Formats: sequence, C-alpha cells, structure tokens
Amino acid sequence: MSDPAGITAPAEDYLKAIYDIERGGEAAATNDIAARLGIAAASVSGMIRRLAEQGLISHERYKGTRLTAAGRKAALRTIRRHRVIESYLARALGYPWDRVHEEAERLEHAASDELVDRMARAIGEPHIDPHGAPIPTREGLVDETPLRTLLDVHAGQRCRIVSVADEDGDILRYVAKLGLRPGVEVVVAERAPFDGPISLRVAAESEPVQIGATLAAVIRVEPVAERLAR
Amino acid sequence: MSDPAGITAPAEDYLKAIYDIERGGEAAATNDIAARLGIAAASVSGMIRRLAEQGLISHERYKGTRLTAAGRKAALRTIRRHRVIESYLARALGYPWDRVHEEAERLEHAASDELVDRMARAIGEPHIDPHGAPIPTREGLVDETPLRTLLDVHAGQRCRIVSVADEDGDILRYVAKLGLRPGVEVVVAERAPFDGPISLRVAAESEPVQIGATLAAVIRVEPVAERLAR
DNA sequence: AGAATATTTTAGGACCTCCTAAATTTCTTC
DNA sequence: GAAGAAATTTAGGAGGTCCTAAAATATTCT
Repeated sequence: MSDPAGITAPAEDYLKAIYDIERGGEAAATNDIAARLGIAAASVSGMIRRLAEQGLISHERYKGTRLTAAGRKAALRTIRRHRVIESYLARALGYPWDRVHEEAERLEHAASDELVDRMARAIGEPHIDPHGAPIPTREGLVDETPLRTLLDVHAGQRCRIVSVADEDGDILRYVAKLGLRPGVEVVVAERAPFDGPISLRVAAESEPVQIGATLAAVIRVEPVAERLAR
Repeated sequence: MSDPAGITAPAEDYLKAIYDIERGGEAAATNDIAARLGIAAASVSGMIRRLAEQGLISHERYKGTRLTAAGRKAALRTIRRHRVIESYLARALGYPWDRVHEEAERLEHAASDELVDRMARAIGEPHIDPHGAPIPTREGLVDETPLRTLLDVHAGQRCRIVSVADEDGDILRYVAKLGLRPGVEVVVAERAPFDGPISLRVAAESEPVQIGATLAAVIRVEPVAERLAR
C-alpha cells in the first residue's frame, strides 16, 4: 500500500462508506455500512473494532460510528484519489463516464499520491469529477454543501443520490431496481402537485422513473453542477 | 481483482518471478523465488502448493517449479500490464524512468485489461518499455531473445540483468550492494583484456562499478534496445 | 561412503477479511 | 411496561499470505 499508516484497501472502503453515510448527519449505523459495502453486518463489527483501535473512528457499542479527524482525513484522501482517477480516465483516456467508477474503485487503492497529483495536473486540476462530485484538494478540503432529499429538488434540476436513508429491504431493493443507487445522478423531470409522484431521468437508463413522495423523502441527494463537456 | 481465474495479486507476483527465473533455462528453485520476492522460503512452499492446485505451475518436490501453459499466459499478461503501465507513466505522465517501476508494481494488479489497452493505444502501442524490455502482445507473444551473461557483452553495450545465477549468499549480497539486481539496466563501460575486470555503469548509481570475470559469468543479462527518447 | 552443508518442506502461529449462527441489546408497538 | 421485532455483537470458522523453528531430503566434500 501507499498509505501513510498502514490502512488496508478494505479499510479505505469502510472509511469512504462511513464518510458518505455520516454526511446524512447521524452516526453511521453498522447495518448501513454493511449494506453499502455489500457484506454481512457481523463482518462490519469486526472491522469497526480494528478501525477504532487505529484511531480512525469512534464507536459506541450499539450506537454508531463516526470518523475521527484522522479517519476523515484518510477518507477524503481516498475520495480525492477516486474522483481524480475517474476524471482522468474520462478526460485523458476516453473512458465512457458510466464506466469510470468501477475502474477507479480498484485503482484508488493502488495509486500513489504522486500519480494522483500528476493525473490531476495533466487534466488541469479539475474541481469536480465526471459525475459532478466535488474533488477534495490535496489538503483535504471539500465542498460539503448540505444534503437534501429528492423532495427538495425542483423540476429540471440535476442532483446525485448520496444515500437511501431507509433500511427496509423491500424499499432498498425496489429503489435499487429503479437504478436509484448512491452515486447515481438523476434529473427531476416533472413533479406532480400536492405531493404527487416525481418523475426522474436516471443517468444510465433511458426510460424515466416515477416515485411517490414517501420514497422521495428517503432519498438523500446533493446538488450537482452541470456535467462538464470536455 | 480483474483476473480471469481468481489469481490473487501475490500469486501474480510469484508467476512473474518464476517466469523470469525460468528464462535462465532451469526450473525455478524455491530459494530463488523467495530471494526474488524478498520473503521466506517456507512461505514459497505454501504458495507453490496453491499455484500447483490451480494448474498454473508444475512442481516436483525438492526439484523445482515450472510454469504450465496457463501459468505462462498469466505471467505474460501481468508482465504486459506492468510494462505498458511503465511506458504510459513515463510517456504520458512525465514520470522519471527510474521511478515507474514501483508505481507499476502496484497498478499492474488493479488495472483492467481495458485500461491497459487504452493506455497502450494512447502512447502508440509501444513494443518496448522505458527500460527497453519487450512488451508482450495482448495475445501473449514476446520477444524472448536468449539470455547471456555479462561476459558476452561488449564494451559500450547496454543490457538488463535478468538474474544472478548463484546461490552463495555472500555473492548475492555483494552483487546487490553494487546495485546489480534483476531488472536493473547497466552499460558495460570498459573491459580489461585477459578476463580482466569489467567496468559497469548502473542506471540509478552515479559511480561506475567494477567486477571480476567470476562474478560476470554468473550475472545473466538480456540485450536491451536503446532507451526511447519520447 | 559418510559426514557436513544446503535446500526444501512441514508444523504451528499470526493477522486480515469475510461468513453463518447464536447471543445480546435497543427500539417499537400494543 | 412488556412482548415482539430489529439492530448489533460475539462465537466459531474458512481461506489467503506471511513468519519462525524443526524435520526431511539433496548435494558436496573428504
């Protein structure tokens, strides 16, 4: 690894997940972390212990997990790598924007700081990645515009799904089936009045998708700058 | 991993090491593999069992290890990634040639075939890497010009050290201390007559290095094309 | 050949990350 | 507030990779 303090690749993934979940305001629940990473909750408990021992998170039994300053720094470092790599793949190597994520997911753990910096420089130090997400600086500063839910988004606006703040498996599965996963970017096409259904265009899908107010209230989003052309 | 048949990153390193050692002609000895990877010989025995179970190598107890066709294919795939990545880092990102190796060493296990191909295309499908080593094709074909020892190299010629064909720890340590490690590129500066000392310039070092004929006979090298300018 | 030496393998551990099943604790609901 | 449901943790295991120390096998030297 090229990590300062022996943070393994899986640990980096946990920190990123906790960072994202924590942006919703509350401490990250074990179950949420497990769902986000696609692993069993019991496995998360074990990793939480190790991360806490390393001083990267603070944890109260049965309560939840928060990043410490060190953990936050490590998370932002990984997020920077991820987003710089995504940007570089798209702009320098012609990757289709919807395929940069999985490649970056692996490279972010292997790339040195120097490589990431060289990539950033090569494409003009972008501030946002191909999905419109803000890129943390080398120093760990990011735009952390507060999160909203889909209910706060006006028709015509673009936003990115940050998380689905519900633990009902049926809801999660349904929402995922619609393509509304964290990280996905959507445009609100239409909003019926009186809490009526919301019509969304999802990045990868061709058909617009309709959801009710209950679902919309549970989908946390962040505003997204219009996607860059080049 | 992005490996066809669940070959882990450490396993890829073993296969590369065995490939290199086998180029000397004989089956790879457990000790040689251990030395090359910088790990204990006992650890190698364990990995050899797993690789043999996967059909990547053939192994006769107490004898040595050879790649099977599948193992050779996997090794060449990793070597291609490594050399393409090295080339890309040097040519597209301005990496100093002497620093591409360690970065590539990590990336080669994380990069997808698509990424490697895109990199190769972006820099014009090079045939040799920044150190002059031939790059295997996508199909697994490489230039395998037979190996020589340093004794076969004329003054003024450039070559890369492939292995040090001796098991004497003192010799290995001494040779390594001079910077004459496998993978390192050297230029023969001067050859004294009558089997006299050979003067070498090692890539990374500034001072030329002198070795006698005994040592030279034991250092296996391969010819290297002159380094590319761009 | 037999002894000394070198190489390789086995035995037994450690750590990491993940799993399932069975506690335990907390939250919800009547 | 107590029962039932949900979330979390603990227990016990598995696979991978590495280690050291000890045993097994090969090679070398006298």
